[in-house]
Amino acid sequence: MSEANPTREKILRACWELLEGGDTKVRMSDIAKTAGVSRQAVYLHFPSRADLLIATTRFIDEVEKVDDRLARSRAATTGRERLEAYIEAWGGYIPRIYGVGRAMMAMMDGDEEAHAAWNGRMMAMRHGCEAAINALARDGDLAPGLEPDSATDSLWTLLSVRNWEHLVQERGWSQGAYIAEVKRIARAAFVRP
Amino acid sequence: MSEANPTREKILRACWELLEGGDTKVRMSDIAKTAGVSRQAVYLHFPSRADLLIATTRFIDEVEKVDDRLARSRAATTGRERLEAYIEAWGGYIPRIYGVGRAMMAMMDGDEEAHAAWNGRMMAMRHGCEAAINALARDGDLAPGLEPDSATDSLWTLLSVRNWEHLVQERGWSQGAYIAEVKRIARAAFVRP
DNA sequence: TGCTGAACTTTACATGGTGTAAAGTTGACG
DNA sequence: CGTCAACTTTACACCATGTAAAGTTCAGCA
Repeated sequence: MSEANPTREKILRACWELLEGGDTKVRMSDIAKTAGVSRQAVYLHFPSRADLLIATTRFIDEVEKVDDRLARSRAATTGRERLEAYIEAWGGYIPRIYGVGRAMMAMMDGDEEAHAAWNGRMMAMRHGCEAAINALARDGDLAPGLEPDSATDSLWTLLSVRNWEHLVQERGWSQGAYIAEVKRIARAAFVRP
Repeated sequence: MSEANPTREKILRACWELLEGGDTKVRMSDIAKTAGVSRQAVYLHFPSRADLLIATTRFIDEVEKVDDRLARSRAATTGRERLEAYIEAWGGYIPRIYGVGRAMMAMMDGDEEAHAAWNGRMMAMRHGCEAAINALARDGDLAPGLEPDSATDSLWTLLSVRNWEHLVQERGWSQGAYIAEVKRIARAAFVRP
């Protein structure tokens, strides 16, 4: 778990819990109260709200083992398999980080640090898209006329947290329906028929 | 133009101009200064920042004649034509409202009024998607196995402002490349081959 | 026993933006 | 000359973030 510090971990868990709960307005004092510490104690461990949020995403990554999830898609042999496995892995991870992600995205205008941290995560996700597209291209299974680079951007956009939010949160789709539809669109748009 | 009140219009134009400029942090005082009035005068015309933003989107709709733009897609005879025309019309309108839309989206957590207003606009956009999907279904050109309702949600998600933002703002795509790619994906995903 | 240092609490305050309140100014129009 | 509306000026309440510093608690140790 790598969290040697119990108070620090209590704060991270409180932050996670509150943001996961869908509360849109989570203040530092709310987090402190939930963690059972004073508001100032939070600042003893995290210099700013942005830092706390960033640390919370890292904490979630560790607890939820994001690397293990994504590693499975790398094991796929064909490009087609890899694409589907990646959509399952990443699409299945979105609900885990959505709460904190939402708070970070809301913070992006105004906090450069939060902006950079979230963008970094999204660029990492783009690498996964790139690998899937390249695997397709290697197999000769990339849809005709597509450039790997722009196809990567397209797939990356298709897999965005905002699109998950649109379908699952706003339109009430089930997670399964979301995954199935994203796979269907990706197949139709990027894989040679 | 329907703006009989010159001061009110000066404020709306100032708000539009500043938000269009890409400034992420536009304060009421900035808008007042640009409009050449006192900060309090803004509150004389708009009860809150949210109201001003909402009024600004309506003002832009009028000036940019959003209805005329979208009406053209309704004139299409076949479903396929209608889908493409709608993508062109709406996709071409996104850059016009992006500045204000961004500010409104940033305000959605926290301001119920802004949330409802923006959602209303997006639901109106969804109606256009629905009409295009229904026209396809009527022609027997909807891809096999698709329900009109979920296809509408999918198309609506594909056409979201966030996706435009991803490709055009973050990845640097040209407006033309964006339109072409969205058409391509929509064709591949929703139209019978 | 008593000292020390680390972690945490308590209290207080600076900052920055929104929104409210009310008195003062200006100018058109009767 | 008076009045009304639109606008300005000044002042302040509110709320969340973040800073600062003094006080408390307790474990470890001579």
